[in-house]
Amino acid sequence: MSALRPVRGTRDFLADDSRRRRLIEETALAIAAGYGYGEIATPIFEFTEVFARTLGDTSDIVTKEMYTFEDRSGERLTLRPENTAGVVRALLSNGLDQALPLKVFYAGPMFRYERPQKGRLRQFHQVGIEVLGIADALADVEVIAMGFDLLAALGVQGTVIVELNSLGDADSREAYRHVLVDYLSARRERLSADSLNRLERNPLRVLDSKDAGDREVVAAAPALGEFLNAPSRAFFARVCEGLDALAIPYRLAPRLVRGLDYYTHTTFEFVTEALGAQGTVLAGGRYDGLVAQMGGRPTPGIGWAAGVERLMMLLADAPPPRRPVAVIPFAAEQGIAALTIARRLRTAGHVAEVSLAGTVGKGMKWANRIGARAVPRSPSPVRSARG
RNA sequence: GCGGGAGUAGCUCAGUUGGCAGAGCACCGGGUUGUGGUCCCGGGUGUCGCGGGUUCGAAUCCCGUCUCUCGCCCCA
Repeated sequence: MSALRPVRGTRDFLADDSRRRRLIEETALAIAAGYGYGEIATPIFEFTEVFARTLGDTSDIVTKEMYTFEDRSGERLTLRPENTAGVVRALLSNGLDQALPLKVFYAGPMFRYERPQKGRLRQFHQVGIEVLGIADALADVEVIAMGFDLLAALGVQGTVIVELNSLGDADSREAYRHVLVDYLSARRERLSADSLNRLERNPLRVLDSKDAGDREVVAAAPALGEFLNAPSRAFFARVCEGLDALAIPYRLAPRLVRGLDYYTHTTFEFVTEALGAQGTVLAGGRYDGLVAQMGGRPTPGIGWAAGVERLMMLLADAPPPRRPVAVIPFAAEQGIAALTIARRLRTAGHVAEVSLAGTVGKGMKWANRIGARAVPRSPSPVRSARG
């Protein structure tokens, strides 16, 4: 019994689910292609190092959520928990840093050992984009616009709002981090256990705490925005100006910080109320420090990833399959003829299904059930089956 | 990883103080309808999530466990 059900946190995509997933992936691919992005498919597993080095030794993903194993030759491998590290690794592996900028789209499964919840699976799917080699804020604007275009194309942008913030450049972020740590350390006794832990590992994330006591402390904390240096402010202003010009609505979210260490400057989340606690549907930001951290020449980057299962839940209806023409043999010996007719119909661009077993009466019932548009029969060639 | 809620037929769900496991839909078989949607007849299709315990007797009470789910955490 236990072997006959899916592993915790995994699920099957039946026909309906698969049409939803393909709609999302194909829509995302089409939009990315419209912006001139090519598709990249990196391996589903990489050396553990690829993720451990890039995601930061203190991130939850690295410390407790990775599916890591040793293969038969003793290599330490990890199922990808996200795809940015893989893209950057591919950039370096293939010498693509000689041909910047690189603009890519990807889609595929990711794996994280988390406690499953609606919209949070252990094998889940993402579509995403990355732009490497562009330091200008124009790239940030374009990338956010693409996210907006995707949600609009899926018809769900009405339920989603863009939250936007800037972490500033590395200097600004570092300067603020010191100030924040000092401030929080002086108020340790008022922080939750979770936030004390964050204070050690990733202090900026305390800003995002949902604990009421933490929020009081955070409300009076020095603001990140005030510690941005002049270039960082100018950069963020340019992003906002661009979004305004493109009429992309957003909301400034001064407390929005991302969990992964490599983010700089722009950070954003497309959030919905409709999915409860797992309401972030698409998120990303700029990661100018990442390529260098992986051992390449310093190269700016920005991108986002969207959760396919979460988008699927926002989609009102699964796109219907094309209505078929049902071909029903009049008698057993006409079966081959039915297959032949069906092939001709397909050549002519129809979806055609043959009743492969059973009586004519059963075949007609089947034709109704599958919503057939017409049923070829003799003596007349076709006759409407329903609508 | 932490705290709550829930698991009964393929689906949605009833099941009283512990006393023969049920309904609707779906499905299967047969018939009717000019070879079709309607209709009629017949069929319950089940490890009551799983494993223990209490009891003459457990879907029901107790313990454990698994899964889903809500929140936290984390994040897409």
